[in-house]
Order: sequence, then structure tokens, then C-alpha cells
Amino acid sequence: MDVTRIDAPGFDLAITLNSGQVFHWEKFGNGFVGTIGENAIYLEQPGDILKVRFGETPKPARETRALPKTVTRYFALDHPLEEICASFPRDPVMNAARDFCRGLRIIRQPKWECLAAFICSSMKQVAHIRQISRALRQRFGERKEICGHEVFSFPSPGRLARTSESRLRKCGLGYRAKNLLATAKRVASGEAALDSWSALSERQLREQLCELPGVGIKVANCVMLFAYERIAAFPIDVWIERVLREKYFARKRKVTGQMLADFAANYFGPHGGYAQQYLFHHARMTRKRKPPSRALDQFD
DNA sequence: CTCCAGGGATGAT
DNA sequence: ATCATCCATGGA
Repeated sequence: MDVTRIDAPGFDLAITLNSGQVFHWEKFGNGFVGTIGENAIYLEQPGDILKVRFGETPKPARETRALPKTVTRYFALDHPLEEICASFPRDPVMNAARDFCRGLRIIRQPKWECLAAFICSSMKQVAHIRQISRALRQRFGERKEICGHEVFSFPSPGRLARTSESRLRKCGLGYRAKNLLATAKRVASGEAALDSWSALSERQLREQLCELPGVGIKVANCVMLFAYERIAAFPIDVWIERVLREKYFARKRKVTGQMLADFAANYFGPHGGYAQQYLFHHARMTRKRKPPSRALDQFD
């Protein structure tokens, strides 16, 4: 099978795929296998080059030749990462995160699979979101083959709208099953026209997303950041909230969530979403495990 | 075993 | 407008 080489300076594939913004890529050989939309793809990155293998597609050659552009767009290789990082505030916390996450890019995910994944994300660890994503794909997605390995595309809204809440629960969704099913139905019917929402203002887009079952301010901001190119959107989850409270509001009483959101929107600037992702990944990867209590250890 | 996770919806102050 | 509670699940 052909290998396509794509110049990817200022890009770190592994850190980008493992930073908790996308959940379906799996390690394979020296790289990763997964899908971009309906295309099965293998990727590896020796140095500043992205080596890509595409799965067999029945599509016309014209579309096949456009696949490298699909990869470039998905990984946002056109983002001016140096400028973006230079726009971050200069403080010890941000400096450490920026240094730690060199090459991390905010990718452009397909809207529906990003929305669905983050509806499933509430009160779930990244490892478990990955498990849910895999179950949904295996049960309801389309099977593809790449490098002799099977991968599955994310099921369409229509496909999920046709299933039942109990079948979704069997994918480990718990109480989130009802919300995913209800939102899938709204998207499948066209009542929620995700693609047309690209034209909305930031505020209008957030309002539309928040009307969907299972979508609140945090999930809406994630979808805006990871699927709608709204680079200023600043999702505040438990990790980011800890960072803000401990590092930026240390020894201050009565800090409301609204105060955190207002501070973040002003302090981290027009690429705040990028700053947020760097802070999130750095915090998660350098978290100190709580030392086990030795109170009951009489010996050693 | 316990702890906690990329929260949202709902109802009570 | 803020606050408390419940919601299921399984990795660490």
C-alpha cells in the first residue's frame, strides 16, 4: 500500500492524540490507527514528517487524491502554532504547560462524533470515554480495514437514533444513554443542523449547543473548541478548575464559577482554548498521586 | 476495597 | 442567581 508523506513541522502526533481531545485513536506498531470521518488511516511520525497509509476506499480517484488534505485539515497543520503559543500569558504555570505540550495542536473533529463523545464524557475518566467510544463504534459503526487491522467509523446520528436506550447502556453509557439518544434524534431529524451552525456567532452557537440534551456549558465549549474552530472557547472541567483555583486564585475565599470563567476569558486571550488544552494536559500528566496512608502499616 | 472522573438536570434556598 | 443532590460506570 502507498505511503504518503506530509510535512508536519511544529507538530507532535502522539501528544496531540493523547491529550484528551479525541478518544478513538489506538497505538499500532510505531504509530496509530483510527478514522478521519469514514476514512481508515494509519499514521506515524518520524521527525517532522507524517507518514500516512490510507485504507482501501471505493471512492473515485479524485477524492482519494484529496485525502492528504483531509489529514492536514484534521490535524490543523495550518494553525500558526508559534504565534498561538507566543500569545499565551507569561506566568510560571502557563510557561510550564507551554514547554510540556510543544507540538500539541487542537484538531478539527467531525462535529457529530465530537458532540456525541463529549455527551458521553460527563463524570468519566478519559480512559473510560475511550472505552465508550470504542463500544459505540464496534456496535453501530462501519467496519474498515487498515494495515490488516480493523477499525470502525463513528455511527451516524441516524444510526444511533434508530437504536434503543438499553442498547446504548450496554456500551457503558449509564445515565448518559438517554441524552445521547435524544440528541441523536434531534440531529438526525435535522432539527439540530450542526453544519449550518458554523455560521453562528460564538454566543449563538453556545446557546444552540446548550439546548441539546446532555449538553451544558462545559460540553458546549469542548465541541466549539474541538469541532467548530472556536479557539477562544475555554472549557472548565474539574482539572482546569483545580488549576485555576490553586494557581491563579490561591488563598482566596468565595471564588465562584462565574469568576473563574470571566478570568479565563480575559486572561488567556484570543487563543484561550489552546491555552486551556495545554494546562489540562500538563496538569493531568504531572498529577501527583495521593500517597497511600501508612497509618495502618505497623511494619516495614 | 475506595476514590473519582473533561457534568448536566432538577429542585431548593 | 447560587447551591445541593442525584445520576451509572469502571479504571486506577
